Amino acid sequence: MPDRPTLDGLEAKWSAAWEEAGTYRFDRTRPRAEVFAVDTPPPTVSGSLHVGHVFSYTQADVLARYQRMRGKAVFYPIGWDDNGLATERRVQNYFGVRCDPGQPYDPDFAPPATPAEPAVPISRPNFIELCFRLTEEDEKAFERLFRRLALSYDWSHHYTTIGVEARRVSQAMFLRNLARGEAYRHEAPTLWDVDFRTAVAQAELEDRERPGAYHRLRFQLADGSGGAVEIETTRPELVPACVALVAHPDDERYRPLFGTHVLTPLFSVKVPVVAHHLAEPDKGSGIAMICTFGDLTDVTWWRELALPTRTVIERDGRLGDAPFGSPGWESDDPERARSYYRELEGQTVKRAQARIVEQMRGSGDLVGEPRPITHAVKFYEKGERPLEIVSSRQWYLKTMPLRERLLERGRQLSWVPPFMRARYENWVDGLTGDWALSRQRFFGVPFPVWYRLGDDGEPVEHDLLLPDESRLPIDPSTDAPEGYDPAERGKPGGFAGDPDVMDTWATSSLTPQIAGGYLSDPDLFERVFPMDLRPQAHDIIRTWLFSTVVRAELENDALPWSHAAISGWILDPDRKKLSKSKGNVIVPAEPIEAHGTDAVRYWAASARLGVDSAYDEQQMKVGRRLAIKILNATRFMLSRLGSELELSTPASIEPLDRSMLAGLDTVVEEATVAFDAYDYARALEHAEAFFWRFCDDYLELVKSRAYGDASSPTTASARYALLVGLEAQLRLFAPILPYATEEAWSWFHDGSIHLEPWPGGGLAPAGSDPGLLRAVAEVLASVRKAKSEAHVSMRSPVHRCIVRGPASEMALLEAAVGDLKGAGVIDELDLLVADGCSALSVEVRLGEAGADDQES
RNA sequence: GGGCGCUUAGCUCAGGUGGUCAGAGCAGCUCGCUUACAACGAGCAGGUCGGCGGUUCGAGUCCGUCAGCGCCCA
Repeated sequence: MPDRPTLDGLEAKWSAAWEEAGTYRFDRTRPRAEVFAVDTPPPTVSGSLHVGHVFSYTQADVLARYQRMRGKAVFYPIGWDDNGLATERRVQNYFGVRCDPGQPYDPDFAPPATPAEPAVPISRPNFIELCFRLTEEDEKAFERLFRRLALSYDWSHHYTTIGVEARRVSQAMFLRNLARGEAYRHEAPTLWDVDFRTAVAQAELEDRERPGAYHRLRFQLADGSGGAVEIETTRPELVPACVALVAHPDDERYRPLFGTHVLTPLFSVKVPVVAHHLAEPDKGSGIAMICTFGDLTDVTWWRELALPTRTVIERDGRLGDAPFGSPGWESDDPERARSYYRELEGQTVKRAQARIVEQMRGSGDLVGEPRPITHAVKFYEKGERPLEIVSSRQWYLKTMPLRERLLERGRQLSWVPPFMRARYENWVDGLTGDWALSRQRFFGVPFPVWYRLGDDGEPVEHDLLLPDESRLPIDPSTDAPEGYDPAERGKPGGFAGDPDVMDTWATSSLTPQIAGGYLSDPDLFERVFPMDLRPQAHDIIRTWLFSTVVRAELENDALPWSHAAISGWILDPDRKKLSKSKGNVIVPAEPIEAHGTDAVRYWAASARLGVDSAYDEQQMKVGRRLAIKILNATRFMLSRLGSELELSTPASIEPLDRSMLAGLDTVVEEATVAFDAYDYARALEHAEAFFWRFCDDYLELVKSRAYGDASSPTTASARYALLVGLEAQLRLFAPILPYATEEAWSWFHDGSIHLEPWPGGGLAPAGSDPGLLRAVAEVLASVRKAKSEAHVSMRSPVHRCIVRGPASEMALLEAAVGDLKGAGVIDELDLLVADGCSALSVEVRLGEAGADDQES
């Protein structure tokens, strides 16, 4: 035990000791009923950790630690979500390379020492090697931080979402989805990011307000009458892709036009005027053009009205070939159409728009000038240019037919706090299509699928070559299907691998199955699934929580966990979201370095689940003070206890000591109830409030008595109560302040406090009255106040103190006169019964006789 | 446009089922170096609980409505 306790050095010392001792190792011999399993979010290692992680992960850890002390075997694995775009982008920038699947593998490849400019094209296997290399580095940094944060993971159950087990589970689950008819491959309009060149799912969308402009365009009627109709559009560059005009069926203005045709400006393509209820009469001129495809409504119209396609936007975001005059591109004036289009072909959407506006201004088809507006545009959440919609062949998981069942699962799940369920229901209700699984990327889990090639060398659709589950994981780009020679790859009559990888959520939605050993360790899985707790932040309800429910529903016909603990967000002092673009991100290492882990954990644990919190270093300082106070108070108590560290109940326990223990019983009860309801913040509040009173009042009161002769019964009583009180309080704080409590505990115990049982009730003998300590503290406070107002030291003596109050109170106080006189330095203490008044009144006469009297 | 949450002392927040619920911590002010702790202790002061209306003997606490803030979904 050090002379001057300090928090410095505790983190390194104890995190190493815990690892050494296997303190947080899962005991897999325990049956399901004795297990508490947590499905922890695997953070994206290529992203950076921010204080939001610290906040949310600490809240989960606090809950796990409580369950561990309640005697549960805690299954608390951690994983890293390393696949996906974030990693690819980081590898590209870090090394200055780009993946070119056409390149051959170079076994001797070494990345440039400094990022190459322009990027060096490398083969897919080489690229993936670099991804692995960099994620391993990133993972180490994350692990260091998480260990320092004292997150009590079982690091021996650690996984990655690109690891062998994750690939195996992801591919097997996919094959089973396929076999059960839950997954399908389909050519369809798909949301597409033109920079990343990949499909994007609904869950990855984000609306952003962007400036745009309404362009009023004139379409000539095709009947030769010379009449025209004017539409408004924000995307005039899609005029060559126009396939129809649409208005609301009840719109009197356009009713006469339904069934007739108009000619598109510049290109003179004859398109029908159709009716559909999604057309908004109030918007623009009330009639809109339908293109291939400007937005999701275009897709709906195209599908429901059975319109043709006229694709101009290519996957690189530029306008492609538009052969006006040929089948599907019939025009009344193909020559003129082609000459206009020649200037647009190959241009980006933005440049094409500028050009076509000029063309239409020149031709007289633009009515007036464009009217600037601000409108919501769909973006990929990681993207920088608006999404386009292109037609492509993708794998889908059927989620639309599941919606009712998913809503039911949502109702079966215990949400903490309950209102978070609305987020989930909102999302499920708003689903517009099946889950698009395919990504045209590289560092991900490949689809375990090959296609048979016909004699023409083209894939024979619907003739899939699938591996046996026992072969998984496989990579169809390097492995050959059974019965084929690798040399037959790409040859007529041979095979070709599916080039795509799965959406990152398609693997991270399987964390319960991956971490729980669904395929590899059925015995383990049986002990941990369905899990008890899914802790996460509310921003990923629609992605991670939702997708995990989907997969467990399809594969296990079960809810993956019984509880979801949803943490809030960290806001900056101006109540703004912390984000990179605002430049207000906080690197977690900073507060940990500045205030220490316990302090940061205290801050995180002070916020209730679901509540967004301000980033508050002040609160961390409070936590740090508490941790130091715990060390100091422990040291002090141990010094009074001498060598008597055995808990033997003395023959009699003094009333004041019993009273303190009775109060502690209440606090234990309150903290337990709160923790059982996942309300760690309230549990902390109770423990903390008690602890300060304990130090300020009780400790002061028994100071001198505890210091006495060990053979004295009153001393023995004080020491017993101090020891019981100390141990229980250290345990109450252990889930929140793991370092300070472990350090303090180690001064008088072997073994970790984190494996100690949570305090039970019954610390005080039956019939003990918590009111006594309260009454004594009230008198003591009066004495202190008198001294404070007299501006004298707390140690200066009180000549005489007269307490008046009801008989019952006086009888109580009688039992603590000695302690009270000691703590208040009171020469003479009189307890006078004053019937009729319910409150205590305390008269304090300071110093020598004749000094000013103080009364309160 | 729809949904959810928030609005209580200068700041950050507590306040199950309506009646000492007007609280805590921090900041502020005034004291005190008292042998666990000055990275401390003691004390003081601080709010008509967002506005309006209603239910009730009685409402931060229930209902309605309005306003502001934040988030989610269109």
